[in-house]
Amino acid sequence: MTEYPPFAVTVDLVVLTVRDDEFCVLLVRRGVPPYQDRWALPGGFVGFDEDLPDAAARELTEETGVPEPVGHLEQLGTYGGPKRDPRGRVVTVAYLALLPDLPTPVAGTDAAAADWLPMSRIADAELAFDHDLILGDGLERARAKLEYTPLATAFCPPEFTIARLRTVYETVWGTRLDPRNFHRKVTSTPGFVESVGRATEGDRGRPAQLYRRGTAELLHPPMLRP
Amino acid sequence: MTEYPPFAVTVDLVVLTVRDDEFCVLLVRRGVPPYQDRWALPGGFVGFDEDLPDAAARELTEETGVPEPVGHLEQLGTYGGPKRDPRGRVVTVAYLALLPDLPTPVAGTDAAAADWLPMSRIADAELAFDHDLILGDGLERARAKLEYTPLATAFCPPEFTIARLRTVYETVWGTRLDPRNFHRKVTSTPGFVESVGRATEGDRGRPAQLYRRGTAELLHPPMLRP
DNA sequence: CCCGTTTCTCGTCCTACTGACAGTAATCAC
DNA sequence: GTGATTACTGTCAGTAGGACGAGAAACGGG
Repeated sequence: MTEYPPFAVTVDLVVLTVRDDEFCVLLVRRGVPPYQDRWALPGGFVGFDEDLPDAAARELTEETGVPEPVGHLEQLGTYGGPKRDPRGRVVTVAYLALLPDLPTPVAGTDAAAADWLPMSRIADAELAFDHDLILGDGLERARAKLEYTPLATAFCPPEFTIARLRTVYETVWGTRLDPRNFHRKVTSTPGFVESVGRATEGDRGRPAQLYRRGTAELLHPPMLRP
Repeated sequence: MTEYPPFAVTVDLVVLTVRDDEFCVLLVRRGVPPYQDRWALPGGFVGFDEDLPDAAARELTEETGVPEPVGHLEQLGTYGGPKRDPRGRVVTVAYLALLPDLPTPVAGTDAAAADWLPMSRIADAELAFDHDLILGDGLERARAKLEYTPLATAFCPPEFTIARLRTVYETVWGTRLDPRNFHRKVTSTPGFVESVGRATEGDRGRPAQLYRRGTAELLHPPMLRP
């Protein structure tokens, strides 16, 4: 065992949310070299006695201040090219988190600064390390998962309207969806959402019914992109 | 960098194929402790200057003797619990390979013995380390990918009949499919398969047309499990 | 050569799902 | 009130897919 070369192992997080009809990712600005002053995905080293999902959850709460069981967290993939970190051989396990819009923007604990950046403002190759590659994979995973899972609800608060859920789909996919067909589809797919019985109040227009996420893990039939 | 604890990094392979209407996985019998004489997934350490996909491809050719560009190889997931290997902290990146039935069973180079084991003969928790967990994830990934990608063709030789492709689906999913509806579905999905123009000869019944895999990466619409 | 067997392939209902769009319901601003 | 705005329900037509029927092309046995 000991004759094999040592690797450093980190977790990096692709934390996505929908804010003001924009698809946003949580990034930190690096305060030290390499890639000083560049935006990067939040992340850090895995403790020697720490499991990988635990490390990811720890980093997530450190960066967002959210006491976990909000939203969704899953492994995205592992990136370990020999040249991806100039300091040495670092393998990173990327995790994907989908969160509702958090009122507190972010108070970085161990990073210089952290903020939600809308996708539209992220030019390619602007990120540190291979993080634009990881981010791209995370976006594609999120877009695909909305098709066949009810995970769009992870972007919503505990109670939400069908219109809110629709704007999540529209924002993540970058398309427009017909409100009437979307309403029919969501309410007729078993286990996607369940009615709360109450309605919104005070907005413009007719009040909308409130829903919770349902019990289904998979959508049958799936909600396919146009 | 150096103040962080060193990890060992390995790749493990879930290599699947369809042999004689049975869904099979390539396993090696361990010749040394821990888990001596138990079946395990093939795998090995990642070289210090080696990229992860390269390490997976190298292990695959070492174990099967196939000069790569046959079948399909993709990252499955990473497993790194602190107790998963009694010898120390080992993080393994699992890869999933889908191969056509190989005439040469296998000649293990660095393992005691290697063989194709049908799923029906693998009892739970029989495998070394957490390999039954990894195998389970690989099976589920393979089953799901047949739904929305043309990867069933990775289990077939370069030229195959629709019936052969159907037995792949039936074997992997463990269900029966209607031959007529399956034929219509496959030939009407753009990019799934393309006709070769020739037909089989010498079998029982009417000769079947031969097909190649098409150019599509995704099936539209998907082939959903019953 | 005829005939049954096997397997492949095409065609025909019939139902479910979905895109397009009309129309009704409930609130607010004035 | 009236109009604006948003939520919801309903209709209709086109497509996809499950459940068959039936013909086509090989083989083997009398």
